[in-house]
Amino acid sequence: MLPTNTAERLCKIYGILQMIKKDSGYVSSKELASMMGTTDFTIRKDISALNLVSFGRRGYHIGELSSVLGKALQLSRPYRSCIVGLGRLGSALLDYESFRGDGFDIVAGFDSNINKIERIRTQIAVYPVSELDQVVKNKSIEVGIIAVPHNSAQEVATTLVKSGVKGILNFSPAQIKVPSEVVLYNMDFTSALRFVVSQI
Amino acid sequence: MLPTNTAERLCKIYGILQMIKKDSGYVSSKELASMMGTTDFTIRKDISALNLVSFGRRGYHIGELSSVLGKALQLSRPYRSCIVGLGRLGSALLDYESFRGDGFDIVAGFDSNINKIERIRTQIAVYPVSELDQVVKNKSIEVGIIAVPHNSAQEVATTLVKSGVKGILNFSPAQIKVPSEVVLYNMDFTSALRFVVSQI
DNA sequence: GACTTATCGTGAATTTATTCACAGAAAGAG
DNA sequence: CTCTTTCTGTGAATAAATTCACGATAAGTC
Repeated sequence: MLPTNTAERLCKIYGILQMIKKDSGYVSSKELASMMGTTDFTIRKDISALNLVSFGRRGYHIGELSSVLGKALQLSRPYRSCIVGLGRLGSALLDYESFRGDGFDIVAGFDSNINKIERIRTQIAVYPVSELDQVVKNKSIEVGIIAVPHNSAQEVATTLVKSGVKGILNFSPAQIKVPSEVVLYNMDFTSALRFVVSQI
Repeated sequence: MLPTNTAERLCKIYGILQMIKKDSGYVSSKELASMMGTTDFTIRKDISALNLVSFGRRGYHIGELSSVLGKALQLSRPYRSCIVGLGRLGSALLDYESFRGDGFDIVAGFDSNINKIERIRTQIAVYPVSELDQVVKNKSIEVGIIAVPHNSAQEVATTLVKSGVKGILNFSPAQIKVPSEVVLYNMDFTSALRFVVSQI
């Protein structure tokens, strides 16, 4: 398996490639590095972990690198995802343009507040959170995005895991626990802001 | 200065302490570890970087640890912050409860769309983005939160830096560049989702 | 007060990540 | 076709982070 930091950077690279795809056909490690705020040898080292066959001309062929990365990171097919918690943040995520057409199928939203569900205007099907388990199973949802308040985050996570979700992106400030075979990534805004301040 | 990873974990610890403050007066490295998904010795090592004078009874005194952390991470005073871009995400952040009363003063919001500014219902003062420079200076804002689309992120960042902001939390998927004395932290949702999937 | 238990602090060992330096490969120029 | 330039790929060197092992310290118990 890819080293954690390498995998994280490769995801960024993949994102950049998607954005510049229209531009000229090649990109160098130096260009990527400057776009990402790292160094060229870090990029090369990371990419070398993919044992990409192509080599030394005017950099990496964007299409080729993109497809190799897609395979290595398992991004070549869309993943069925759902968002739990349709408060301000959750509904913002529901319609987040960057997800759409970018390899992620947000196929459902959930909220505990029935009234809220009726009010929401979106293309995506929304359900009461009581149907979470059932809908996740029926739609074979693989990734859950948690955007509920911190006091119900663990409960939601537990249900998601039981229903067969394989990865969770947690936007709540709660520190949730999942079995080791489930991938968990935390995006805690408050913690991030604190980190920024601590480094000032 | 604290090692990066240590600082990041200490921020998490600080957050946890704020949440459990009401509970019993002590917390052990093992308890913290299990709440954060690390090990007890990592916690102890991290905390040892603070050269905390207290030691070995029933764990750390929550109040004491919290105050030492607050000092070390510079979190003991509130930081004046602003949010640029009041789309769905930006306005969600404007009213994010966790920021409020948690050491962050969101004192202004900005958007390029005048109509949107008039529509927004919030306690916080909102301005057209053309006044960004002026307002940041006048209100001595120290931290900028970027929630604009990726094609204007760099421009906003440049203005923020010019106006004297010392830290930036970037929610746009753009890879922005700032001078090395300015702290930058990226929260790229798409990249995070990709990372989750890549680890599945 | 002695014994037991729980916990910390930290130097040393290990693992992981980053950085460097340079050989080798292609493209462009003349 | 040869020279020059620009890149890549990667082994070796450094640096950083994590893990381990264990002595030491307090609190609780009897």
